[in-house]
Amino acid sequence: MFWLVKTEAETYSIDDLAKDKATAWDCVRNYQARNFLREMKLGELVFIYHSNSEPSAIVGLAKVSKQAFADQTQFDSKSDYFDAKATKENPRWFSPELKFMKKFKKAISLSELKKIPGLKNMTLLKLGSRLSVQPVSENEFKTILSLL
DNA sequence: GCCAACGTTGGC
DNA sequence: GCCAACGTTGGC
Repeated sequence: MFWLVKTEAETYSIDDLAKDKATAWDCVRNYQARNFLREMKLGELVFIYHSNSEPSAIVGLAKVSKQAFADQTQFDSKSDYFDAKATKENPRWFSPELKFMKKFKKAISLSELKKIPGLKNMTLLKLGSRLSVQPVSENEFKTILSLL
């Protein structure tokens, strides 16, 4: 399986990931996205997408370097992402660790992706899709790499 | 800054 | 369990 995760460049960009080398992909508070995070397997490849950006675009590639474990921010009462209903015994939110692979020489913008017939059914391009963690099919993955 | 499309919350 | 009200996401 291949994946795509969204992030706002101002919050955590591909450059931040490059600097950190690897990071816990935490603070996701949506059940559908959480379920996908838990399905991520070691070594699977993940597109990094900058949303709310100029332009919004796929900007690079990461790899799953640890399978999902409890997202520590849910236990931190000072965090915006604190969840009073989560316990260490029964965590509610999970995050895998993603390792930086590469930043693409050219960002692949949303408008460019929309022009590709083979990507019509991509979750990212579905009207109103706000899902921040999405599966990407092998065909979609290859098609996107061919745009570089 | 607007607003469509969702997701979540809470009253009933 | 329904659904109205509200909050958030994210393209434009």
